[in-house]
Amino acid sequence: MTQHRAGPVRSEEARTAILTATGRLMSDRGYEGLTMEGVAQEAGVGKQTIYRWWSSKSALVAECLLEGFILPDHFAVPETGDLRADLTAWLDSLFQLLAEPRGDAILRALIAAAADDAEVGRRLRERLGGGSVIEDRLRRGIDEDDLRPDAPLTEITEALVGAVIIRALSREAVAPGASDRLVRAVIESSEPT
Amino acid sequence: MTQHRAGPVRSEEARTAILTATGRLMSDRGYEGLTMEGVAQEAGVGKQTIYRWWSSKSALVAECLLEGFILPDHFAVPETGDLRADLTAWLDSLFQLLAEPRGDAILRALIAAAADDAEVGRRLRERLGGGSVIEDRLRRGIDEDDLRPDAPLTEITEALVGAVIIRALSREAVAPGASDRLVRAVIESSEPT
Amino acid sequence: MTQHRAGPVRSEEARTAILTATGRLMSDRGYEGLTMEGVAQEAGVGKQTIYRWWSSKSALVAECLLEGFILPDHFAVPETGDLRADLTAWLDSLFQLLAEPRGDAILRALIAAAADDAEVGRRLRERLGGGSVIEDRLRRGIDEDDLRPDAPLTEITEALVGAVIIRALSREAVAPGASDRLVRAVIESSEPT
Amino acid sequence: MTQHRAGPVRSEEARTAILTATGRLMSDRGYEGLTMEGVAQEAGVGKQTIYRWWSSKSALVAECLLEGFILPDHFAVPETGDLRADLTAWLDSLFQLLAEPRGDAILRALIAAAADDAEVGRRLRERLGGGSVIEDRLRRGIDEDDLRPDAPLTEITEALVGAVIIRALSREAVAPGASDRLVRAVIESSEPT
DNA sequence: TTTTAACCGAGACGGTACGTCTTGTCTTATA
DNA sequence: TATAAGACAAGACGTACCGTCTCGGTTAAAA
Repeated sequence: MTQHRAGPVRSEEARTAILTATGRLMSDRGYEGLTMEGVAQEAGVGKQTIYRWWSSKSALVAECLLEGFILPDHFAVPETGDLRADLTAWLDSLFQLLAEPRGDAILRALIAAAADDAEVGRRLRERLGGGSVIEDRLRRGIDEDDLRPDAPLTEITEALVGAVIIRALSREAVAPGASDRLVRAVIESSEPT
Repeated sequence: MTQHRAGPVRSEEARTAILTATGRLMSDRGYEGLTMEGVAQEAGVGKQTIYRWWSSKSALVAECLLEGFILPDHFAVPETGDLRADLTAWLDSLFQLLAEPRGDAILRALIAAAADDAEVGRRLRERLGGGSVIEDRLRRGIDEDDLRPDAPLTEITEALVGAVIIRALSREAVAPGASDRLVRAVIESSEPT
Repeated sequence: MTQHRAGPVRSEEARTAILTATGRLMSDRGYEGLTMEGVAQEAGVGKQTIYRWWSSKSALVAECLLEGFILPDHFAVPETGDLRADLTAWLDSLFQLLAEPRGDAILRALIAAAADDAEVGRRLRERLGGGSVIEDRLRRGIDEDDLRPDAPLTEITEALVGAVIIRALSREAVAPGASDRLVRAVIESSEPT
Repeated sequence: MTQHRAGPVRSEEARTAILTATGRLMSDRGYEGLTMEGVAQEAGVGKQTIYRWWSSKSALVAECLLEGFILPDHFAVPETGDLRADLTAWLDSLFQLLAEPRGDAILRALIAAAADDAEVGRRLRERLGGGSVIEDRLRRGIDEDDLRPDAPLTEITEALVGAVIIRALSREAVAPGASDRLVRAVIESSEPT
């Protein structure tokens, strides 16, 4: 017999409205400028409904990020069989995000969120490649003999992702060919001879 | 701040007290938790004295950073003649900062500050190596034939600094030998054959 | 043939639990501090069950009062044949209520309820004598020649009840003999010569 | 509140604006309906400016009452030499207040405030006669041989004031001649033979 | 020598946002 | 279909800071 309880269930409508509003306000005003009151307003929701399910601003942003309400899903790493090309394409799509009017603001807002909330930090790293997507791609590179088996996957991943973060923080335009040079510098020494 | 006289010239005493208080509160409470009111209190200073000389929290933090009230000066890159060893040592000193109780908090506070203020972003990048110290060292590496003349200095620098940032944001412990692996991965392909 | 209808009927158990809880919370926390959620909790009842039968906090308190869940029933006016003694005894029992630890809180809570709800106001007046118990007793005093037929019953009643209210609001201790002096002052001029 | 300069001394302008707003809102919405947020809005003042100087809603109302921002000053007891006439006139002015559209609301709001704040209770009693104005008038009545020296002043006062409170709470219209009957009933037995 | 102008610590001001609490309505599942 | 449980939108509560503006006092340079 299944244990049941009486009572209403969580409103998916409210949840979605809150995450959507958070995503929009995040890119409009940044992390510091994002207010719970503003989210409640924008979502047409009582503040208590937010606090019932998320304990803090950063928890809200973390889930938002995880569910793809902030960074679009197409930051997946392509897989064409050419490792260098795939990594370069992935970096390019991120650098392009930085070049867009609001793209850099969103990314910096996420960095700020990550800086004061461990959960967001971990999520951001996963989403931007660390620990999962990029590392997986590199692992398959080993399988296909594009990389040597002893390649330092973690360090390569962090070097790539970190470079994106640095660009976001320093607000400097990305020079043409940067993706290519970066991938080559980081990968080449791990390629089979 | 000790009891003293006021006067129509800028009080160095007040300035120092403010920067010191900012540094302390930055590591205690992080960037978001840092308040102008708290700085004024801690420094024994009127709020207007802060606003008279700094336009915002981030301007204050930026100067604090520039003057070495936050990150100690000894993050200079060593120069022993062995490029790899120098870079590894420099990375190690940063990773060690991250391992210290408050070191990671300070660095994350700085990242948050950089994320919402362009000036802090630039300063942080300079201080952590980008654009100056690390790049200069690499350039001297070229002079001494430790690197090929066409080495992508900017990309190498950003990969190195970015990896540190990523570690700070993800709160993951640094594996032994990480500095070495990272330096090798990033440098090797640019070393003369 | 008796008319029947389908479905459950109002739960007397719930009704009683609600009124009991209201009475207890009223004396614990006062009228302002009384919350519908608290009543539901204390009574083990859904909030809707309260709102289904009572339109507001004051309606709930009004019924509570009417049904004797707040002020005990023994505030009836005694009838020994001695009008002055009866009124004095009745006043004394009220002044004694005021002297008890929670008695004054309850009475003030009721006054607050009366102040913002007309229904509670009327009920309180009835219960404390106005319009019924005290006036009835006075009327019988006329019948028994303890009062002149033209005695201003309404005014006498209000003077007596009002004095109790004033004491409750001013939180001043009642001086010994106050009941007696008050009754005498208010009654004497209406006694037969 | 008009646009002006602030400074490190308490702004009389702000204080007055707050008390005025409180008085107006008190009669518009009653004590329960009076909100600190509403007062701040109406007075053109930050909420903190209210909380800096008054600890609670009731403290605010208490001062409002004391300073005559709620009940007008002309509730002084007249003094024509004729005690009965003076008391009757005073009662009439209060009953007339009750008959006015907002008069009863204000008085009930004050009663509610008094019910949950001791300070307001004491102030209200003073203002409506208890302990000072009415009792003083009665004392002068003794001096002028209108009352016997042993007249129970406190009880007479409370009977008179209490009758007004009862009327306010019960929302019943005052019958013509009520003031006169009440004064006579309460006074007569204390008049010299 | 006297202004006078800018500094100082302190802190009140009008505000915004916080996170909690309560209200009264609505929804779900149980009995 | 009445119930207990409880999610919901709304909005008041009292607190913490924001950045601006005086206040009264000090002190160095200009008149």
